[in-house]
Amino acid sequence: MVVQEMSNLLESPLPPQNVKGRILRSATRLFARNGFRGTSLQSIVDEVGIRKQSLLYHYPSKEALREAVIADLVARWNLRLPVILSAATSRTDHLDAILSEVTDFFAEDPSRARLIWREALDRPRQTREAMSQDFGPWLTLVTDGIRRGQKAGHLRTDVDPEAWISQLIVLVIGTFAAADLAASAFPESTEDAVTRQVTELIRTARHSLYLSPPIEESA
Amino acid sequence: MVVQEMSNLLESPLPPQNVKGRILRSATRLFARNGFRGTSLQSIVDEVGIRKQSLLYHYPSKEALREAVIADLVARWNLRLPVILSAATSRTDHLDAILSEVTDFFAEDPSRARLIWREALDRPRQTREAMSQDFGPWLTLVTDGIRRGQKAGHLRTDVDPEAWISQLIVLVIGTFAAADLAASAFPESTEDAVTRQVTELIRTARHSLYLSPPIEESA
DNA sequence: ACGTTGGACTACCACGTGGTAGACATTTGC
DNA sequence: GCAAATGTCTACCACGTGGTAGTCCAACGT
Repeated sequence: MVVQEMSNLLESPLPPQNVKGRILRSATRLFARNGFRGTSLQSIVDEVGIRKQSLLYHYPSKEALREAVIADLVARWNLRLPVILSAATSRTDHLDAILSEVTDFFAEDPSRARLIWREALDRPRQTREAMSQDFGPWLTLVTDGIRRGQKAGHLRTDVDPEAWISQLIVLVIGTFAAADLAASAFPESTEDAVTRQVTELIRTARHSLYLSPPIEESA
Repeated sequence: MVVQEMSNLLESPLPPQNVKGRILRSATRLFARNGFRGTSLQSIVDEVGIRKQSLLYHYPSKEALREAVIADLVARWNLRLPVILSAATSRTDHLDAILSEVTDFFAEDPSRARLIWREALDRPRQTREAMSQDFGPWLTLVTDGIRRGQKAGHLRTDVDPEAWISQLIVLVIGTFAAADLAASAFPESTEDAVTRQVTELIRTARHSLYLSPPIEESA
């Protein structure tokens, strides 16, 4: 028991944190990597270094843990929203600003994109409802903006706004969710494969939306 | 026993087929819908109308069944390849021809895209190896073609060939895998949501690749 | 006519799962 | 000072899982 307590302390070298938060972090990682059904409570508590019943104290069921994980993800997104919006308004190149912020969000934790994809595959109905509820307003904001830009004459008229933004979402999340896969297409340069993908992603979004390529980057 | 045999016969109203094929079809559907770990052998044999041990006769393990399912998918793809290639060479608008054939492939069975995504998430290493083995040659074919087109002067020079084709793959498979999700962005028109997505996808691919929008479609 | 084989079955099993009940310790509020 | 709340633990359980062993029978080849 004493030995066990010591080993528990030693097992968590970097993140002391509270237990509940550590559970959430491990659950997020493992759900993203192995899926909800593919992750046992046992594997989570093994990683945290506690017993299964301690987890069930903080999260009364596995389902509750899942909801906490996605709630945490949504919360972190909403936490980031002001940064994204300010970037969108402060810079003149709205699209690049928004996209680089959004890609940053997914780049800083690979679990996020995978988690979303898994949720979309495992529970399409719930995910669709959650998406339309949490992001519906933002989507109409974007589509309205595109329609205004089209009437104003500086955006392509053949853009289907709803389809365009859906496509962009699929592309961003899909790129990060399948980041490991992409390496198969790149002979070398395993590390900056994602960078190249993101660069190309932004380029594509720009060319598909604007009538003329607006700015030549000197990166 | 006799009653059971009769009921088994009656339970399969439309697809007579051989049992092995029916197992494969059900497994494909259920693996795509609920994932590999989320699908029990019991749920498969319930759908087919046989006992579990009959399944284990045809496929000695669950893992063997998975491999058979993806082997079948790859086989169907290779079966379609000549059609795609002939379309690519016979028509002048290579890109549109290839893309419409490819999208047809995924459109005719929604399980396919989901299956690939799940495989990519569940077993990234194996999937990457399989991809680079089965599709590596085709990818270099495409990237070489893009580079030639760039030197010839009718393709954008800022295209990153490897990133571009990776992106297109993510986009196509992701669009069909998340087809249910997309409906959240489209107020009405639930049915042709995929159609709009595919149209936009082709449009985007064209604008991001060609220097000038080549053909105005009258569809 | 008969042995072999293919193909479905019943019965069973070891194991890991999510979850419950309750003891024990430590911290906190009054 | 002490009771209540908080948090972790041990012990246990019912259940569904993938898989094994062995039985039965009809169809087929010679």
